[in-house]
Amino acid sequence: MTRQKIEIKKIDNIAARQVTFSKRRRGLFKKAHELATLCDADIALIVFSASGKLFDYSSSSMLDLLRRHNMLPELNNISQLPPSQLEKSAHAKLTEEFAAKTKELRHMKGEELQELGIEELKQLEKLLENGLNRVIETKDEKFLKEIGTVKEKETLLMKENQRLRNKLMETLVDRDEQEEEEAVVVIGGNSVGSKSKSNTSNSSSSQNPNSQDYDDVSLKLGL
Amino acid sequence: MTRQKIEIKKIDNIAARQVTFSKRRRGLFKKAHELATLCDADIALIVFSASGKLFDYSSSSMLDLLRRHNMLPELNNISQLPPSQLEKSAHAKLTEEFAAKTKELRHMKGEELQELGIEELKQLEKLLENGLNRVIETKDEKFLKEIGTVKEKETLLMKENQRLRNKLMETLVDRDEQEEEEAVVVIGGNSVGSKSKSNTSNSSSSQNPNSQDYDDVSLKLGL
DNA sequence: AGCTATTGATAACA
DNA sequence: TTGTTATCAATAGCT
Repeated sequence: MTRQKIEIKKIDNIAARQVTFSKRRRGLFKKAHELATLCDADIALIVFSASGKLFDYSSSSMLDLLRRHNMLPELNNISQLPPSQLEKSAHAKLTEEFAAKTKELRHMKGEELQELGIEELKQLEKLLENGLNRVIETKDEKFLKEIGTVKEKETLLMKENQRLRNKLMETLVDRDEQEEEEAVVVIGGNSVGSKSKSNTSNSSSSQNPNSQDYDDVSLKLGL
Repeated sequence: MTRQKIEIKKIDNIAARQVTFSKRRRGLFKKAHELATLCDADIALIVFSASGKLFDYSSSSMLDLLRRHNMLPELNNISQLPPSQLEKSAHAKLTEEFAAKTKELRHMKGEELQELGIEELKQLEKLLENGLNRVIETKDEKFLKEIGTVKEKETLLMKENQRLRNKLMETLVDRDEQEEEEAVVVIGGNSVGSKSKSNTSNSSSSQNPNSQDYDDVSLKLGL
């Protein structure tokens, strides 16, 4: 909405997404508060970030609002299945593991590090170095592969160009021999696009099944 | 906020208040939806107009959000929603998120990187660099803190040592005065550990309640 | 409900 | 993360 209008869909870049989340969240809460104040409305707003962090606002008692809300919308028909204890424990277990993984991820992203001891920090550092090195390696491999592919295409293109040039020369020579008396005219005219006479002998370029690809070579490296 | 800036307080004029409510309510819901979409956040928004009319929005299941919310903030004696169908869907969702987190963790550890593209690898690299830098920072802070603590203890130890040395000198002088004729023997023997005679007057070292700690000073820095 | 003049929010960048 | 700025979006006051 500013330097450039954006499409309303999930932001791919993680850092940008976090920044946008912070800024827009503030804006949203401000708007909610303004509406509640200006128009004497009761408002409850709950926001969970993608990472699971909670933010909320309510103009009066959140509980009152939720209770009032429960009166009207869905609900009620849900509370009738006897969930087995096993299910509960499985769910609890999963929740626990999920929390553990979430915390580990946060640590790897450099958050909440104060709770770690020096020994843990050292291990974490090593882990991160390893991961970083592997990522860099993999990235470089992909770069090289991409470059290799491009160079291959380049080589093929050069060969094909040479072949075409040779063919063209031959063609021109042939035609000169056949039409010697018109030499001046031909040389002065378009020496490449003179279709009517050269096309028949020039059909070899489409004999190569890959010739179509050459027009499509784009040197995009993801840069 | 247009023809003229307004103060954020209850609008007196009833008609104007209703109009503003309608307009701003739409804007608020739109913003909420945009935030949920752009940043992959879960949002629940409940609005009661002054006249009691309900409007609500939630990016996913309102019940799920409310339950998650219940986990964290104040209490919820409102509804003892016995887990049920929603529990199942919640479980499925959790499983899904768990898988996603697991994969993200693996990527950060440098595993299964082949499935990532160059752009993703670059973002991952940046993420890892950030995390690594923060870890190193935190670790160094802890090192410095530890070193500070150790230096403090060192200072105390040196003071205590000096005190002991002085005390010892005094004691030796006293004894020398009392046993002048044995002076040669004492000086030639163990001047510190001569328990039988010096212990009685040397009990001052245990008068210091902290003296015990000094023996326990270990300079372990986690290295 | 529409219509603008203004203020507000914010995407990209530093 | 926090701030700045160029632009786009929301909306107050009227009709």
